[in-house]
Amino acid sequence: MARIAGSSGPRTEEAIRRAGLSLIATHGYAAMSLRQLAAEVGIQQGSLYNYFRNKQEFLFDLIRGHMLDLHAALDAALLSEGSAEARLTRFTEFHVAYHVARPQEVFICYSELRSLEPDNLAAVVAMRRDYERKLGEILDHGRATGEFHLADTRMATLAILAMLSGICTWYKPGGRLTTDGLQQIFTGMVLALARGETQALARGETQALAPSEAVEPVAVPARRRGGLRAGVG
Amino acid sequence: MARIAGSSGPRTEEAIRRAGLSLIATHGYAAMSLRQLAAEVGIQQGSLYNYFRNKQEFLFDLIRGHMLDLHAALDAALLSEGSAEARLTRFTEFHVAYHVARPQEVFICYSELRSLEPDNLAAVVAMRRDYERKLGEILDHGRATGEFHLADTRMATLAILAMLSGICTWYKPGGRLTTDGLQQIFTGMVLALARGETQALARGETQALAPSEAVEPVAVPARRRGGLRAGVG
Amino acid sequence: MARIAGSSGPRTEEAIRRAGLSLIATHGYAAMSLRQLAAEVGIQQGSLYNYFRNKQEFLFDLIRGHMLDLHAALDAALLSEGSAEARLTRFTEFHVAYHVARPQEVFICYSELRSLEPDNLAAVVAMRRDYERKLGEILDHGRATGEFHLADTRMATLAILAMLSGICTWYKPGGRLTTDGLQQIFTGMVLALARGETQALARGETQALAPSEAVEPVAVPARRRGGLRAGVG
Amino acid sequence: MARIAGSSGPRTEEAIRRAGLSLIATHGYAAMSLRQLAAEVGIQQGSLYNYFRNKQEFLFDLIRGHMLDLHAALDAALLSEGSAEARLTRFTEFHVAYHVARPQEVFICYSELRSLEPDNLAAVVAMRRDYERKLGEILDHGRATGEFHLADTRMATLAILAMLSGICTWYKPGGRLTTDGLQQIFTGMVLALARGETQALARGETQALAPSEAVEPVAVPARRRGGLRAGVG
DNA sequence: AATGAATGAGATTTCATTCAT
DNA sequence: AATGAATGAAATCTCATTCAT
Repeated sequence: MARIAGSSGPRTEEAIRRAGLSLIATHGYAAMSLRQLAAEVGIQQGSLYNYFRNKQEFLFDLIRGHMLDLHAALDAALLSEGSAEARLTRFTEFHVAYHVARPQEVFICYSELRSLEPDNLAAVVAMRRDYERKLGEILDHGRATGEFHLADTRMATLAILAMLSGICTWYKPGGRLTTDGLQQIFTGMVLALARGETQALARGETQALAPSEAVEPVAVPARRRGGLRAGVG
Repeated sequence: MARIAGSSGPRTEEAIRRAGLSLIATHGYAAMSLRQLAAEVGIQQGSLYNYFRNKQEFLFDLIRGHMLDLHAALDAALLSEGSAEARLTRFTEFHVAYHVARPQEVFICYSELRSLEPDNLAAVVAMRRDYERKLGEILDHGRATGEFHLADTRMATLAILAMLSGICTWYKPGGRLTTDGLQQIFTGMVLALARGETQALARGETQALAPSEAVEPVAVPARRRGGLRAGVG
Repeated sequence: MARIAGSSGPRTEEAIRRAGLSLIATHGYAAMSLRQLAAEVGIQQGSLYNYFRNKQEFLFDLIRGHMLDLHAALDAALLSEGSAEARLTRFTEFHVAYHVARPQEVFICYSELRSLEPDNLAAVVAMRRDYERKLGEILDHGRATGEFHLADTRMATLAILAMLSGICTWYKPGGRLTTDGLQQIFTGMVLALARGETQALARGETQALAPSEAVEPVAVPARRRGGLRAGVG
Repeated sequence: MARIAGSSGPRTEEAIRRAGLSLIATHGYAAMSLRQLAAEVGIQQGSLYNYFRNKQEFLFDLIRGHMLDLHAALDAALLSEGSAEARLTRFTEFHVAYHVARPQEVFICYSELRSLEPDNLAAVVAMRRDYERKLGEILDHGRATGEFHLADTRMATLAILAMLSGICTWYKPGGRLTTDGLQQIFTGMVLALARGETQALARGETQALAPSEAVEPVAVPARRRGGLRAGVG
């Protein structure tokens, strides 16, 4: 919030990026005003427009930039050889580490997709598909080698990504667990999920599902509550 | 001076609720204007205030109402007795069914927490904690009985909820899978995850983790990209 | 500038129209701010948007409305029968009277065409063409009957309209001349112009043009002045 | 730190003048932004200030410069002796030629007077009065010699100038008519106008005016149209 | 002579909300 | 229960202008 006289160029740019990430992560893109952003950086609102053409472009720059970083980093980290388990472990460790290192960016890349205009959204979604495909390929590989036993690799891909990406919704640095700890725990859960069902099947436990359903099927009841105001006044 | 005349009371109320859910789920609370909402319903902006005191209250009503429904339904569906596996299966089936039945409400309850004012947020978070605790208790129970082998039940709780809640970000009715299908697939993954590590441990496979780390630890590189404007123009 | 509490509806609308006409005529569309307009009317800026969707639409409404009025009035005033001279006289009288009665609107319709967006411009230009055609037809008629002697009726149409429309650039009510007086003077000039050249030709005076050119042809010299700043400091 | 390096001084100056003329003629002074101007020229906004002190001064320079040119050229072209007809012919030929040669400048000098600040306006208006006086003097001279028959030389002055100046609102180089052609046509019309009424009077045709008025006087009806919004939506 | 980054004011437009009818 | 007109604040974005480099 320090106000520095004169031109600063790249320093200002980085300050805007940082402040923007934090504000968007906290309040959301739509709820962040450029007034807030400028105040946070310590410049006038109009000066922001030396760094982007409009608010939408700012968001897109943040997301696109992060996606590019993410892909580059993932490619550098991923094993192209080795067992599927080794590769999945590697993927998970990377993903956890990345989420812990850049929780705001990761969060925004999930939560603000809906704030992107159609063209920008298309560009980002394409990159995301790419990312998902990399995980999907590992799972397929593992199924082929018999390492993994998954009923539906597409669902598993989405489930694993949701599980891992959830981290950035609650992770706070300095918490109970270190990055290492998180990596181990999540790797454990992901591997268990992937090796999955056959272990149970092998032990003949699929029936475990049956009894619960036998009791009575779960039902989602219709809305019963009166109206918007019910129970509020 | 009513134009088409015809006060419709409850019909209007339900129309507002529905339109609001859809608009918030699509654009987000902050990005939804009451002008849009009124237009969607086919009334004037001012008339909305016959149904809520202000925009924030409208959001809170939606979220709170849904949470009450959810809890009531969960309590009705949950087994208080039986094996942990049976109970977890039951929980998962319920959760999946609920997400499939009311994807918008569920999504909003996750994504718009940050739009709630402190007091309202506190109320909702308390309910959510309650929900998490119900899952947590099942996991703890399973660990006590030896059915589940989890390194960290708190993490597992969060991971499972993230995994299941992710459904509402991509689920579209009429897709490839039926509710039943989804329930089976996700129950399989959740159970595998919960039974988890020991299966691997039992087979002496924990080492599977080691080699990958042995190769070289994953690293999250620092941001290298030029700046906001880099590669955009 | 009086501030009236409560809603006024049509009163406000007319006040906006009047204030808008005056401001645009004085400062031009681009230079008129909606802040000024609202202040003049005595309402808040935002309230203006109960009366138009945006500034451009406001301008278009003013111009289009005036054009419609003008055409209706012209059609009511014009003679479809009678000599070309009688009809041209009639046209001129009407045009003068109209310009004297509504100088601001007329002026804006000429001067702010460039401020219209393409679609709006096209609509207005079409109406204007129509107006010009009505005069053109009278001139053609007069040429056919031998009443008028014009080298080029298209040029004459433009010249007469420019001449008459010029009135609204200097006319101030309460000046030296009454509407009647203006009508007589301009009718005289327009008729003289239209009867035109043959009078001169009849008297064999076309040569009058020659001597002047004989002396030496007029030349438009190239810009000689140094630069923007020359002779200013 | 100059990018393409190469200070171009006078070249830049002329480029700014040209771009400014074109932008102001097209969009108007108020609607032209210095950003646009700089972009058109291919320099940064700040660099413009090496060529003028502010936007207003830029406009004044353009207008004043043109007026000085115009006067110098007119004085060089005008006949101080000869018949009034010869002098009026000469004036008209000059005026037409000048408008055809510099339509943008001429147009701006008429249309952007209102954008001048009081002092600047006063200076320009004085020059313009001078110009009008030169035409007025010719007309007076012709009336004295009996060459012209005008009811009101002041009105005639304004009418002729409006007629001639109208040219720059529609003239496009390469159109149907050459400069020569335009000069002849407009000279014809101006002379006819100036010789004017007496020809008709001589033929006893003043009555031509009467019948039309006899039928019924033209009336300018009051505004009837609903309002701003009428017939638009 | 030109740049690039800044300013501070002001532009148009939208917002949630109020209230007499 | 609904309207239509209003408010006052705040939104995004553009403006002319300055100035160190």
